[in-house]
Amino acid sequence: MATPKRYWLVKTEPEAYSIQDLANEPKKTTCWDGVRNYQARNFMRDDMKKGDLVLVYHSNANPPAVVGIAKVVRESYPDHTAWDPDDKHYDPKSTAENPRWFMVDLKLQKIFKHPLALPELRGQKPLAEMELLRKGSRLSVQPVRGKEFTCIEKLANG
DNA sequence: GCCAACGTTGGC
DNA sequence: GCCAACGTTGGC
Repeated sequence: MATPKRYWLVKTEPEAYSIQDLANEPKKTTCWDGVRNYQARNFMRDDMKKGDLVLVYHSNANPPAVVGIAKVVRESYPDHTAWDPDDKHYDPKSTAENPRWFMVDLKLQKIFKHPLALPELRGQKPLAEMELLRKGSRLSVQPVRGKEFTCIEKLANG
């Protein structure tokens, strides 16, 4: 039995790394490095599986919006940027013997023609319990329910 | 730029 | 283990 596909959402600040940057990568694929939150890490390390689909969200943007879909193409492995003293996300407590932070590889699937801005998502019944829309939610890697993913796909297709 | 909501750190 | 102080996130 194949395990059912799961759905996720990852946040990125477009000024730092946008979905267009992902589109410009060789093979439209990148390692999702720099996550330094334990809950988010656990999702990536333990639960994100090859083939899972991932909504890409632009935070701190005008407007903040879900902008496309990516796919997990490599499951978790240590985030080497934690070992680089010159990296913004350097963490001396993470070592090669005992890595603290992990990442997955994501490949771009689709950029929405019309980004789905936050106000458009609020008020959608199927999204009532969505983590992204919860007040005060800061989780940068979060699970998405099947019905939520479907709803967003529908909205994106007009 | 403001600030509320969070997560982490560290003294005790 | 508590919790105040601090740093960060992220919408507005």
